[in-house]
Order: sequence, then structure tokens, then C-alpha cells
Amino acid sequence: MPDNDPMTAAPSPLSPADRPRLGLRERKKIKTREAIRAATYALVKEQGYDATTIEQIAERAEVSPSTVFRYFPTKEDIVLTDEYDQLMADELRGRPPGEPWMDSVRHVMRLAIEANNRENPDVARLRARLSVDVPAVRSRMFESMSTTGRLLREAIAERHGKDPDSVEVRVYAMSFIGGLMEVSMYWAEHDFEGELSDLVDRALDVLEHGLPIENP
Amino acid sequence: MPDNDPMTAAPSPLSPADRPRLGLRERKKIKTREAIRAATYALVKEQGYDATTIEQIAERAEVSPSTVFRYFPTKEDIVLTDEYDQLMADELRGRPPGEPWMDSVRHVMRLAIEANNRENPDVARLRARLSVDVPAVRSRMFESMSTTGRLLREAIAERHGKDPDSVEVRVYAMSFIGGLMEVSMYWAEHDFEGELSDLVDRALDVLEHGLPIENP
DNA sequence: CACTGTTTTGAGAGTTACTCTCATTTCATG
DNA sequence: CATGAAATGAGAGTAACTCTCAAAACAGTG
Repeated sequence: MPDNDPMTAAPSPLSPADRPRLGLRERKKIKTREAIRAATYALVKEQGYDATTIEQIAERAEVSPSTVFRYFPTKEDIVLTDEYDQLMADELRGRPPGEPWMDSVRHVMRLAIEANNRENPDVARLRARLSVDVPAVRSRMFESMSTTGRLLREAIAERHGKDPDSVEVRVYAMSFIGGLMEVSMYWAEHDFEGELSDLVDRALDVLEHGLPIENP
Repeated sequence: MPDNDPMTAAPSPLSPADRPRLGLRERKKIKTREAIRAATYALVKEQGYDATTIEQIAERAEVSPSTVFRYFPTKEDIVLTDEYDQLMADELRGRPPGEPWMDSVRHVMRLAIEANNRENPDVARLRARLSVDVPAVRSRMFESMSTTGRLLREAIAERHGKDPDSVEVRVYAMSFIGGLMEVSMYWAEHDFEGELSDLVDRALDVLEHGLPIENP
């Protein structure tokens, strides 16, 4: 009856073991979801993305193929779905209002990278690599990008007292996301050398000031 | 034997009737390609994108389904493939070297919009609308975005004497494209009201200077 | 524990985009 | 016209999804 379908909703994002009082049903759903994801990551690492079929995933996760599709609308979603966007948008909103915009952004990006590194660094890399190598995954990632863009433009609009649906805010938000996404691809293409945070810093500089020495 | 497969290559971009000395084979291929596209546009207008199957397209274009796939790798490509990117990149490269970068960009964008308006305004709108409404098409569009990004960063690097594969140039190029793509979606979402060129101008302002009155 | 209603699951059939193969047709050329 | 190359069509095959429906697992109640 309630509006939000727990089947398609993501589980509580940053909760490792603290699932206090959930019904057996809910706990099972979370377990199933994680089983499907784990099976997928393992199979993709073994065989590659394209060679991995939903049937294999279902088999390893010990569920039926139907169930896989009930939990994830597409194969790409199994790999890519994450819950960080909303968290980052909230974090951004929570920064002190006096803080310069770019400082807030830097702060939040740093947090996100750290959290990701602490929790599941290999998954993050697998994702980045897949989004470079597999067109379908990349497409899905771009797609989620526009969702993120929507969140970001709300945060931006709120912060600057602007209309979130103006061309200006929308363009600004999307150009931001485009730039950040490129960083992730650059990082994957260069085999994850160096610190991601350094790359992000350089990207933010470009987003803030344009290309260095643009007008000598 | 030659490397470039004429089957997958696009026909000469901006040539309406001037196909002088092409073999019968080549002319037929161009006709087939255009027939498939025309059939697709018509069917999509009549029934919508999802309801239109490859079989229907093949039937109306009077070719076999196999042939449709020979000409276009995916259904989305039939709708989206265009040849303007390369032209614009070349145009950009052809601008006088003294001209300020943003002036060059504005000039080229203006040209592109005019050309598109003159040639096939309704197709451009159909595309924009589909890329708002149909996830698969939108994804494919994002995908082609990253191709465009590659062209753009070459042009940028050349112009500014920078490495086209540096993070800076890549981020700059991609943020640019992200912003411009958002304009197209904004335009479609607002039912193509107003002049696209005005929206693009506002977008370019944002890309150049950031959000207006960002630091009051 | 038994009873009842709701949620979740599995099984199966069906659709469709896309791939591959091979025989046939269509054009190019000497 | 003959010969070779390229384009087409036909058909079988795969795999991601969708829909439907009946069986199973859970939740709450007497």
C-alpha cells in the first residue's frame, strides 16, 4: 500500500551491520539484494561483463532469474546503482551558508572519495573500469549522471537563491557533472595511478577558473 | 579491402543533391540509408519509439531486417546518428588563431544551429524530444557525447597548445559538452519555445563566467 | 498451533533487439 | 558475356527483459 516500493528502493546506504529492528522479510530482501550484487561482481571479474548472463547471476545468487529482475531493472543497474548521490547532495546542503561555494564542493568531494575508498575500493574501480570498457554500462552511467545533475542543481539553486530550473543553473550543474565524470574515466583509463583526490582537485580548478593560462 | 567500411560510414554530410560521380552501388546505399531513416522517423511519429519495431521499419523501408542492422548497429542509432560533430570540430579549427576562444565557439555554435534549422528542423526536434522521453535514446546520446568530447578536446588542445589527453583539457571539454547537452534537453522540455540560439548564448555565458552574480 | 491475508518467489511463455551464417542476387570490370 | 566482389535476404540462435499465475514464505490473529 505505501508508495515507496521496498523492492526497488535501495537499502539503507551506509549501514554495515547496524540493522536494528527490521522484520525478517526486510532483512531477507537486503540479503538477496546483496547476494545478487556480490554474485554479479564475482562473475564479472571472472568472465567479463558481456559473458555474464542473468541466468548465471541468478544461479550463483541462488535465486530465480525472475527475482533478479525484480530487484534490478537492468543488468547494468546491478553493477552501477549506488546511493551516494543523495548523501552528497544532503552533505552539500549542510555546509555553513557563509562558506564559499567551491570550498563546500571540495569538502564534499573529499568526503565522498574517502568514504568510497574506505568502504569498497575495488568495487569503485570495477565500476570505473566497466564504464570505460562496456558501452552499455557507460551509457547507464551517463544516464544516472542526469539524475545526479537534478540533485545538484537543487542544491546549487538553494545555495545561491536561484531557480533550480533556469537554464543557467541547469547548465552549470550539468557541466559540473560532466567534468567530474570525465575524471573518473580518466582515472580508469590510466589504470588508477595516482590519487583520485588529486585528479578531482585539478578538475575542480578547471571548473572554477577554466583552462589554466587561457588568456596569457 | 579498404579499411573504411562504406556500410557503416555516414554519407556525405551536407550534400543535398550534389552526388556527382558515384557508382550505382554507392548511390543505392545512400538511398537505402535514407529510406531506413525516413521510415523510422515516420513510424516513430505515428506510434512512438518503443512501439516501433525493427521489423516494421524494415517493411516500410522495403528492405529486410538484416539490412537494417547492417546499416545501423542499434535502433537508437537510426534516430540519432549525425555527422555534424566532425564538421564543427573542423570549423572550430579553421577559425583565425588570434580570435578569442569563446568568440570562436560562439561563432561555430551559431553556424551549427543555423545549418540544422535550415536543413531539418523537425528532425532536430524529434531527436531532442526523444532524448528527453526515451531512456535508451538519451543514453545513446550521452554516449555520442563522449565521442564529441574527444573531438572537442583535440580542437581545444590544438588551439591552446596543450596536451589533448591531460585531465585539464579533458575535463574542460566534457564540462562544455555536458552544459550544451543540457541546453538541448531544456529546450525540448520547454516545448521548443524561444530561440535555441538564445539559450545557447546563455549557456555559453555560464560556461565562461560561471553562474551570474556568483560572488556578489 | 491453526487460520487468513499479504508479500515474495519461481516457473514458464512471449517479445524484441541484435548476431552469425550461408546461399542468392546485384553490380563492377575486363 | 564472364568472372569476381559486394550487398542482400532468409533463417536460426542468443539473451535481456516483460507478464502472468500459482506456490511458497512470512505476519498477525484467535
